[in-house]
Amino acid sequence: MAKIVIVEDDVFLREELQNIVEKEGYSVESISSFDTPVEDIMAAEPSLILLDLNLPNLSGFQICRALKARGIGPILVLTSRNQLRDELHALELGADDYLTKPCHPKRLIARIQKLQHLYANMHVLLDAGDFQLDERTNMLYAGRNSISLSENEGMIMKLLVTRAPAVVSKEELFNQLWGSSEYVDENILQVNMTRLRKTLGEVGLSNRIKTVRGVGYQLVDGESG
Amino acid sequence: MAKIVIVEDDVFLREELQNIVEKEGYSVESISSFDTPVEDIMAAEPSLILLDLNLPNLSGFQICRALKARGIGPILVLTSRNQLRDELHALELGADDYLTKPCHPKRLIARIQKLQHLYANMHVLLDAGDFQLDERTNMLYAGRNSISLSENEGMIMKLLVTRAPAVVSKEELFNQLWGSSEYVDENILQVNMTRLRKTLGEVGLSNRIKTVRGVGYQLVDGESG
DNA sequence: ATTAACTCTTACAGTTGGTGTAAGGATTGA
DNA sequence: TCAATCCTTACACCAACTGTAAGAGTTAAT
Repeated sequence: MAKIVIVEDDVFLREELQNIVEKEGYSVESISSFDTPVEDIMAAEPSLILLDLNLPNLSGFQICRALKARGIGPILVLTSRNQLRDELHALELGADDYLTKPCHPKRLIARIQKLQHLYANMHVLLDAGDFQLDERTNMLYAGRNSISLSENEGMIMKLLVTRAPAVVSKEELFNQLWGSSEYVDENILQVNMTRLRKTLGEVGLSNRIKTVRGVGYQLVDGESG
Repeated sequence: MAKIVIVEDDVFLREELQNIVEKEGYSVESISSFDTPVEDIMAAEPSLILLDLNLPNLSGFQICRALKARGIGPILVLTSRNQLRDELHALELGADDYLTKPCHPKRLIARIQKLQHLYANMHVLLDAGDFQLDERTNMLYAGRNSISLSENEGMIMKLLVTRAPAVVSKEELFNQLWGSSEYVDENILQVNMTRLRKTLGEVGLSNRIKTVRGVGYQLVDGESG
């Protein structure tokens, strides 16, 4: 049966949720340490994440965004914060549903099943907010535009998207693209970056790759131009 | 922009909804006659349906079920019925989200955008039983094998799969592939069939394309060999 | 069995897109 | 100002896709 990961710092709520969900036949794994929640969630390979918003260290919002950029989901946010702007923010960052505590168990289960069903029929796209990347086919979807990236372009984009907003080192790019960081000619990476930037420009995604001098490259937001 | 169909019998509410949605840039079509709502909705080819539950004649539940059986969606139920069992029932019948009136416009818009985003990323896989074909990317999934078909191969497979178990005429294949049935050299089709058969063999799908002499080609089951 | 219609296979060449190399120009920051 | 770093453009090679050509193989009716 599918595995649900519960991300909730309140022990009592966590166990209550676990009971509800296990009664329905799902296996459950709870995150109890909140030092590296994103890594812990990914390691569990969940088929659904039940996510609280008020957490120690990293907020639920940040976790939400990080998971979606890594193609992890679906995410059901379950929180006591009933402010509309929290809901809007969570949905905007990629949450797939938003429920407020207290929540009737049957409603929770129904929403969980809905999302499971939906995701069974879905592309698993890496979500970067205003565009999405299919890492299997290297298709990039930006609004109503879509374009097929080449292998190199796709691999670079995958690294940029999954690491965002962090900087991806040149060394890692070389490792992933050419199997070694002991490269002879650094220029080939620059050429491929130029080509990728040009391709992105063709679908309206200009100035999205920032160069970090001496280090590597970084995916940045498109709003501020 | 995407077209939203509003199914709501209260004129006042309908116009209010229409304002909210149009302000967001969507085009709107409202169902005002409720004699044949399902047919009317389908005729509008909506990219999303905003559905009330309390309607004359056919109930929202029935409409929901009928649309989902026809592959139409997404459906966002917006109703004043705040009973949990109504929500569970609607979700069970295929509704993709369930909101209760009164609903803040921003919440409604956020949920609409969420569903649009979800549905835009759905796999549309043609299912042939023991293998699937993605007609957008020409990816063919056979068990744990997957392979990328060329344009010609993909088009031929699409025709064979969607028409199966019927025979696809050579004329139709020529029309779809080369834009005309007044072909000069019939051989090119045969060459492409040979190539496709070879490609299918590489993922364990041998002897699946049967030649119907003088007519065309046909996708057949693989079991009997 | 014969034969004409139909189908399959293989080889070849043109086109296209992806990739790496090379060379020189532009930018950055001390 | 100047050296390190980065960007851009042009060129050539390679692989994949496609259509053409030629000949071999198969089918079904006589």
